[in-house]
Amino acid sequence: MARLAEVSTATVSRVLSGGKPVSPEVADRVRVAAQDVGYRPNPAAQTLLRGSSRTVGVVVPDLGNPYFAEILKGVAAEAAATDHHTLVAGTEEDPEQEYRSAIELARWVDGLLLCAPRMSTPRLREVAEAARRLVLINRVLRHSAVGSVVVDYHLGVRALCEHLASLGHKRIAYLQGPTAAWSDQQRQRGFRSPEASGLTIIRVPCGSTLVDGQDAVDEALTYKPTAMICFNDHVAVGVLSRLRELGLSVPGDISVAGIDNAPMSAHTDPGLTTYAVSTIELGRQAWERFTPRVTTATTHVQGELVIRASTAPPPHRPRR
Amino acid sequence: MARLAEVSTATVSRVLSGGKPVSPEVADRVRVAAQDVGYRPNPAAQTLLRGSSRTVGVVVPDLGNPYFAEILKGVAAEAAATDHHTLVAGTEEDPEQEYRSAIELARWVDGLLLCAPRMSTPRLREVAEAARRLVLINRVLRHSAVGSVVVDYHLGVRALCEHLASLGHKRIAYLQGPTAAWSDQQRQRGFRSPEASGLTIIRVPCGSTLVDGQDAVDEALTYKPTAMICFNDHVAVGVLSRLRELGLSVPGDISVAGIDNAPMSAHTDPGLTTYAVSTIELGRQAWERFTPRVTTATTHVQGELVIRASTAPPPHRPRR
DNA sequence: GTGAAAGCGCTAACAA
DNA sequence: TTGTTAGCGCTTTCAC
Repeated sequence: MARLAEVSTATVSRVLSGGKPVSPEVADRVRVAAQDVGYRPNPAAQTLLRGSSRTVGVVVPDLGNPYFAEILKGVAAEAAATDHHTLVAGTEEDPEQEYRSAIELARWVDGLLLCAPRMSTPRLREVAEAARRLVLINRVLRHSAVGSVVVDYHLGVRALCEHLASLGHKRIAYLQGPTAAWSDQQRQRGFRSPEASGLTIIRVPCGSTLVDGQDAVDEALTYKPTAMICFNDHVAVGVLSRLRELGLSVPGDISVAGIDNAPMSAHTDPGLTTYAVSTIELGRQAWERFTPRVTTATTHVQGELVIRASTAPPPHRPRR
Repeated sequence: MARLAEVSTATVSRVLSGGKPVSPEVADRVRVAAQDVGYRPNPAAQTLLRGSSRTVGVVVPDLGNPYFAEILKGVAAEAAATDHHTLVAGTEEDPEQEYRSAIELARWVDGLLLCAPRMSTPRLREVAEAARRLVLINRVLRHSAVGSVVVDYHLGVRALCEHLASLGHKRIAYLQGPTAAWSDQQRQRGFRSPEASGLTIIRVPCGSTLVDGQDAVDEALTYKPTAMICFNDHVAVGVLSRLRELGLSVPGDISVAGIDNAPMSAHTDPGLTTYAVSTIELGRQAWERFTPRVTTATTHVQGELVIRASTAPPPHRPRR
């Protein structure tokens, strides 16, 4: 290729990287030759030399989950816009894989975007040490320089509680997320103030998937709540589905609320009341933390209450 | 690191790559030192030397779309299982970006998995030339050695038509996918035989998203179909949503069917009749085409008809 | 404005 | 079994 254009490899490099002093005629000759041969520099060699792969890594629990898929989409789009690539790993909701994938990717990428709700804190510190740059999603690593982007889920939960309380609900079941998930703990925080105000919250073990929601409904109903708040919209859709099977009407017999505002939540029947979080914004914010030296350790992303048809006043029940 | 263990770099390499003749004591010394320093070989250097990055690239129109998200999930999981990484790019449904991303990633990866419904055939050939290995999803490149994994959408469409015909439907609207999308053409093929048998198919321009579905309903209704087949389940959910707004009952007033069996389709109200395609299987098949030298050019993935509550006999209408 | 040469970090080939 | 050396493909000095 260099000999095709009758120049040295150095000159080829100068032309192709641009902004270097090269005579126009030579530059043209090189470009033509490159076009002819379809020459493109070897990225591994460039990376080795520059010490940067212009690549960002994204590690999430489940690539198939729309929530994470959209975060990924946001990040990949931002990355591509600044000529960066995106390396991904799904960890199958497994703390061991969260660690392995993160450590593995860390060596490749310039920066790592990590959503690892289950990884232990010590291991998280290891990852922080291994990665050139690290941004955490929905998790905070205290006493460290690691930045985070977190959704204020406690505000969301509180807003949902207030909404339900204002409708007259007194007994609310909370269908919990995966145990030990950092963001479930955030949600739990949001119940403090409503509980202090007299609301009864019944915590029911559940999970993060649609099927988890379906399966948790029957137990939740044994506590006779008049409303359910679900770990996320995924779960809520499962709940709606199971309630329909049971012949219960939503919101006539029971109110249901989700969290996240998944794309489908506006289109369930009834439409789902939820705490809307912009995942695209989340991804964008996470990306931004890479580029400049952002000062604040944690970026808080706020959502907003979206009231649809799945919540209404509780049914009148005969008093004894 | 090498001097910490008091050995040469070559020995370090031998220990860490394994399967090389090294004395146990030295091996231990190296491993301890590596552990201490947290040493991991530079992947760019390894790639440069080996000529392989152990990385697969995945290019899809929309990373946020559950259909592609699940394909990605399948591929990433298979890749990780054999110690490969996954590089992704979303192309925002733009043919130009499909090309640029593919060409760009091709240089990085050992193999490229490409879902580019809109890219022109000549450009596709360019990509085929640039990539070490290439597998196409839902597209075929004729007169080439490029392998494909395609869903037999024409069979799906035919099955849906037969199902609807057996219920008594005569006029069916098809809400088309993106113009020039290869897989929409496949679906169109599926109407040939039903049309020959006397079914009337009305083609309505639509698209691939939920919102496209919502927007296309009103026009579709002007043709007075008794059933609608949608480009995919996404569209179908939008259709259900709009029909509900209009006060039309499904399947009482009109039947609706989708294609793909998205995760949510079992949980809409009514449940969506659809042609179920296993995206995980799609991803897995695509991955398999990389490893051995598969003989057949094209792998066909078949789906199956899933009948739920959204399809039923057409309403009785007064004859004049 | 251009070429020659060094070297990024690693591993395979060759020596010892 | 281990160390020394060359070279993967590129970019960046340093000469000219």
